[in-house]
Amino acid sequence: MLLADAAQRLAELGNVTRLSIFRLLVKAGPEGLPVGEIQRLLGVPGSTLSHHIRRLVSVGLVIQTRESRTLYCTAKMEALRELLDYLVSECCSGNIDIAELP
Amino acid sequence: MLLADAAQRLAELGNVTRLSIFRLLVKAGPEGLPVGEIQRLLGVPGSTLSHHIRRLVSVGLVIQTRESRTLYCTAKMEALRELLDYLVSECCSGNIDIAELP
DNA sequence: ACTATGTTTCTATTATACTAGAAATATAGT
DNA sequence: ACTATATTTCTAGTATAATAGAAACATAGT
Repeated sequence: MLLADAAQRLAELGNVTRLSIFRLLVKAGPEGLPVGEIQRLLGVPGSTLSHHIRRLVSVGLVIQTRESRTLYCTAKMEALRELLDYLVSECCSGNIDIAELP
Repeated sequence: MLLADAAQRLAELGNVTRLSIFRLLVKAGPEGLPVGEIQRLLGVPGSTLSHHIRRLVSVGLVIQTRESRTLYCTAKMEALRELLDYLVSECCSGNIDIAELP
């Protein structure tokens, strides 16, 4: 994973609204949640929500699949994994403690 | 860890310059690096660098200790751990795969 | 006191992000 | 064709961040 891509993903997660969205989706698991359901849960205006979801999608952290009128959003766990791996890679020049990660 | 704090840390890491700084420090390990050495390695103007380091310090991801004229910066691995833990907590409502994390 | 080195603060400019109303689009049912 | 529902795009106002030169501050050596 490239530094610039990692930074971009971190930046997208680094916003309270987007992090809330992403957590909901992580919690929801592989079935994901419809946009409208996220909106109901978070109480964010549709246009704002759509904007934030778009950003999460743009960096590959969220995937969308349409089912008739409903758009389902899913957290792409693989993308999260890449990011976490990147953050702990090269840790301490191959030293201690972070090797024992969650 | 609170969502707002996690988002703030993610936001601070979500900038190419700051992520570069942080990675250097993670790599450097517990001894850290002097500001001037980071500047030499990254080629960033002093005022810009100082600004970014300050932000990393403000969210607890970096610690500074002065040694005469030299300011050493160290990555606070504990803060990174908290953040990583937060990101994978509540995953999939207690489901699969991310439990097997790095 | 004077000079050199390391780092920060001040200041300003430019760029990017957040927010949300209103209008538009997409799909489905009648 | 008409209406309802789900969601996006357009638009614009407001706020926050990034960048870096210049000046200031801190510590140490002479």
